[in-house]
Amino acid sequence: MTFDVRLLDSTYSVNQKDDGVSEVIVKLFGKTRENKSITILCPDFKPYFHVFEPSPALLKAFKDSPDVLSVEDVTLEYKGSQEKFAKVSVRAPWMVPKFRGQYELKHKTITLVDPPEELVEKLRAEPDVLEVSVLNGGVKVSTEDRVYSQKLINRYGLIAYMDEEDAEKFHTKGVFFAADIVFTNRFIYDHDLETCVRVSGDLMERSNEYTTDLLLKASRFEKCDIFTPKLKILSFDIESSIKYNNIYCICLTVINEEDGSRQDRRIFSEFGARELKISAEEQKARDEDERRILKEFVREVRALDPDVITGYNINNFDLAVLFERANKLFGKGGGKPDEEKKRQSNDELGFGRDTLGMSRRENRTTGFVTWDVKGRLILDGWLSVKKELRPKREGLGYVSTMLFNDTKDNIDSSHMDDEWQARKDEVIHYCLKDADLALRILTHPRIQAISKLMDVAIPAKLPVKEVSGGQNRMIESLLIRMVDREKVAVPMSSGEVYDYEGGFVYDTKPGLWEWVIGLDFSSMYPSQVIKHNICFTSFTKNKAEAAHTSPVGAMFLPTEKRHGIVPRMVEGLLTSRKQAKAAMKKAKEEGNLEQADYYNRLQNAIKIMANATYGYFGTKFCRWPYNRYIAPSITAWARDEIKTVVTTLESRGYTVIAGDTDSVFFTSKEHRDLEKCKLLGFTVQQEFSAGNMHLELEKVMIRFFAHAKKRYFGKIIWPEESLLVRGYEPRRTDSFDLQSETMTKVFQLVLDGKPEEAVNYAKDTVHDTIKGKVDLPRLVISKSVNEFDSYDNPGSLVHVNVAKKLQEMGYDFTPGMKTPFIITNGSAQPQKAEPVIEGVQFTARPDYKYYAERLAMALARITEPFGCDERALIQGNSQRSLEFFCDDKPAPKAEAPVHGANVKKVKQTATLDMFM
DNA sequence: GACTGTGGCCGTGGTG
DNA sequence: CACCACGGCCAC
Repeated sequence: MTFDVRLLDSTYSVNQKDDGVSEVIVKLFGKTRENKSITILCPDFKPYFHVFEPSPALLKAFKDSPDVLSVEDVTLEYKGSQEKFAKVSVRAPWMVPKFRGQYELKHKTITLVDPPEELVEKLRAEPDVLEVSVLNGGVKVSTEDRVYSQKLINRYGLIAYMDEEDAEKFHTKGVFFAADIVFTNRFIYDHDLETCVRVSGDLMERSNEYTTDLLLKASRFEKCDIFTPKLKILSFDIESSIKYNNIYCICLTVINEEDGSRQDRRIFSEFGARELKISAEEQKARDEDERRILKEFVREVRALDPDVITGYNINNFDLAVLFERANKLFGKGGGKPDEEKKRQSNDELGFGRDTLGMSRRENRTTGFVTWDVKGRLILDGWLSVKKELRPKREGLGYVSTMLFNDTKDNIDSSHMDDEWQARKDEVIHYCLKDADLALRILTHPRIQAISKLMDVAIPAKLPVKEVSGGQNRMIESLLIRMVDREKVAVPMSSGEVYDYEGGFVYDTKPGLWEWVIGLDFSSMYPSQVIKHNICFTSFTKNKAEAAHTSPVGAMFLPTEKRHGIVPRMVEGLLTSRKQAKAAMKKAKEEGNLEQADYYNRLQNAIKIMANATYGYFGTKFCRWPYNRYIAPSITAWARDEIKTVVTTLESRGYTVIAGDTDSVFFTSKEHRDLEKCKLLGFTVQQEFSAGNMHLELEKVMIRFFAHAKKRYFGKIIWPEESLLVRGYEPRRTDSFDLQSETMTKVFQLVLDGKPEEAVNYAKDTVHDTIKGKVDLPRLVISKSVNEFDSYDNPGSLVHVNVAKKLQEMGYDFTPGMKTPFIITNGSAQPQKAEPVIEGVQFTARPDYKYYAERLAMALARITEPFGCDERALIQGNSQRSLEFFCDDKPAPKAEAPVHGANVKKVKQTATLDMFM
């Protein structure tokens, strides 16, 4: 049988065969072109890793180990040279980290005791030796990395000249390569699988072990066309007692995209609210009842067999509740012996596509918790909303109202025990409603969380679950395949952190400007990689060979000599993005909007990957040790590129107003209409576009205002009329609506050439605010609150205090979630505020004076150039120097109508007492 | 075994 | 009052 499969997830198991030999089976989970769920079993794939020139002692250790299946000699490229490696295959995937822990060489500086003079001379002559220093009785030899130390040890038998302690460090040790690649990814890379694959094999009888429609033993993989199957999505919500932790009900709703059908399940306790003192019998009966609830949940999910499990804030709440209750009521459950504490699982929660339980993983540094079941994606609706929508508030009710004008039922979640006692049926309805809202959010056209993951998986060539973990997986997926194919060694990341310089930001010339032309380089960083052949395979230290020397001194070979893997990969991405864009255009012209939307998401996914490639080389977990040359070289060349444009434009008498990394905004006194600006823009575009660098005329603005770096707004008139705002409060999620709305209005008035109206509008709004003539919702401020103990001084931060207060009131606190509040005393230190809770009337009095001052501060940055500073906004008396601004005057003779030089910097703190 | 990067603004609280 | 560090969020 042959199936086309969209891969969703992968895992493996190790089986003991009858003859005592263990067999590793890779399991792939996916959905067929016919929308059937499938488990694919792939036997006979062996875990392996590479070791650089293992010493005879290490080689013997490998060969003597019963866990080692084979040791082969291979030649791989490392730092531009062909080197000898051993490929070591082992019995089970977990043995790879085991061997690494036992035999990995961790040191590189060699200390020799009384070595013969001629040996020292030989070492000095070695090209790989950085330094040989003689200190009392010993000789210290340092090299660039462990590979070269190992080489010297092997070549000169240096172990014999070490003291016991040092010999221990180097004896029976080796430099490991590719020993940290997740085993199932290793399988995917080696078989060059992509997110969609045609698989042939024997169909097996379905067993209870797997929940999928199909179970296939694979014998062959081939390429197949991309397709997007219809998925089954399950959303669930749990209501539980905050006081006693017991679960009252779990509600699920499942949609099958194939036919749009919906199914609901309500699983709930037979008991009423728990009370503080209960008999041992009741406790026992309640526990049994709750075990039934958990088992029923698992049974239902297995029977429904969804591809995706979602809910709102399930990562921090619902899944944690399941896990804790299962641990409490069933005992700790399985947990395989080879696993460490960082990953825990509970086998009773076996609602994945195999029989293993749900597992928990916690990021050590951020504390961020993720959950996993095999074969199904777990997506948190809250995280998707945060990422795609960036709403000012993140509560389920607020988001639902915003997206589809529907909201939560009215149940007081801070008193769940009382609610359960008083109106059980309504709580169950509320619970199902929350599950329903979460499901609708995840699939909402503005979010489309699943579709986006499916799309990103295409260029990344990975199972969908892999791409939800971060960008580096996607980059490595492409990179490692190419690197392997070309027999280049895959090092493990050193974890080294280093700082380097980023993009160039032009010091903005503040003020209001007319006829501003904006250009930017398309894909600046990827283009630099291509232009200068920047790669770990083309990096050289040989001046004579180098074709490109970056401003930070790194040298790269010419393309003809060695076309780097990274430039080729990036080129591939840019090319396929171009193709996706063309396909989108075509689909649009043919009126196929759904397909156009698909290609739009695809081109966007590719763009993200192309840009993330640069970022990958700047991280501490980048595998290639040249990373400290690659990212800094990319940014340095990019700085040169944009600075060249800026200085050239300035040398011609144009006024550059702003620029950031790959963009430039400028104006010319001779170009005061659209046609002239476009012509000039296109001329500049032409002049600075060469090879693979494309400077593009992006927009012409009739008016443009800026007061600082990364803070500007403008009225675009070409290619399409629109309002452009960057950095200012309307873009920020931590500003209050009154502030965002007032500023947007002021921006429009300024851009329409009505500064007087803008100033008056600003004053009026400030005055209305002082008088309290403003709706409460427009004063809500919302800020993210992290884990309390992550702060230096949590008590001094108003938003953290509000979150603490909410927690004390009985609401669950989620680190990272925005907390909405209204300031009630802005002059207290720390400021005082009251939380804003969905469905609860806000009764406190806002500190209107505080809001008026915040508003005035923000507005003053815009009105200041027109002679109206913060004090004036509040006092309402200054009208001076408005003549600076005009829209009926002829085009200004020199430079701009208003310029930074004309504006007095007035910095003062206003108080309302001045006029009250 | 998770994990893109640097540059920048601005409100706030703390210090001298 | 000037200055600094922290924290949040944004531009690219």
